[in-house]
Amino acid sequence: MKTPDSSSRSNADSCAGRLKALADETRLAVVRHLMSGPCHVGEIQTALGIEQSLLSHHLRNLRDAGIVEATRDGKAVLYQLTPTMKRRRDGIVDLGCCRITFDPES
Amino acid sequence: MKTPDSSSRSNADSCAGRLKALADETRLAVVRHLMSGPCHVGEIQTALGIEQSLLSHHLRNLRDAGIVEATRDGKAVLYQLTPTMKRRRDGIVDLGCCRITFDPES
DNA sequence: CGTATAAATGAACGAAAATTCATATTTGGC
DNA sequence: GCCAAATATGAATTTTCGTTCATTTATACG
Repeated sequence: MKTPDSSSRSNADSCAGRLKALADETRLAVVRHLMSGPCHVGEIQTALGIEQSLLSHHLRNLRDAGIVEATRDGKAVLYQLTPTMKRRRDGIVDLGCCRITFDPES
Repeated sequence: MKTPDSSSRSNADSCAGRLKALADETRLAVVRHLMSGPCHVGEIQTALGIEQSLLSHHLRNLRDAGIVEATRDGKAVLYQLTPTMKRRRDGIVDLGCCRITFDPES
């Protein structure tokens, strides 16, 4: 069994590495979606209109970066922003190395 | 002659695109270096200990993303953060779509 | 002018990341 | 136990990105 929580593989340690996780249209959309609260995968999927498997890969990417975390909820899985980023409010995301304040509209 | 200032090609328009420009060890170092003031290419080069051509490519990337801009100064070229990001202070970088507050130490 | 210095460019290549597809895992209900 | 729903995983492929190298442009100076 690997490291049970997050940050197992990939580049979650450097600031550039964590930014890389956000530097993607899809993943950024996921994060911004989760900023309004926890969400099931299915909801995210229909919200973004993206293929199931692709979304799953992106979610793993975000998990590996320590940006989101998943918990089972019945046969669904609930995603939310990591406790590290709990300091978020009003669209502020805390990456540990830097804080990103998103403007209201994209 | 292409568009003279910045944002000619590449992904300078989307937030993810601009984040992508920052999501690189080298380019992030350049930006953080420029946050303390305008700088010649040569200085940046010796500061980062990186090959000339490689730095130049990264600088073009940052230029295309609208994050830095260049002005000639004799045979050297002076780089600085874009006016868009002028609202920066104390390590705050304004990407237009979001603001990034860097922690003092990396 | 010729030359040296500073920086930019373009092509080529390898490495990493994104996407797709097929398959596996987990869970709840019958 | 078996089936369907929800999500994850892995391999294969394509796309994008970073790096190197060789060459070019721009400027100053003698």
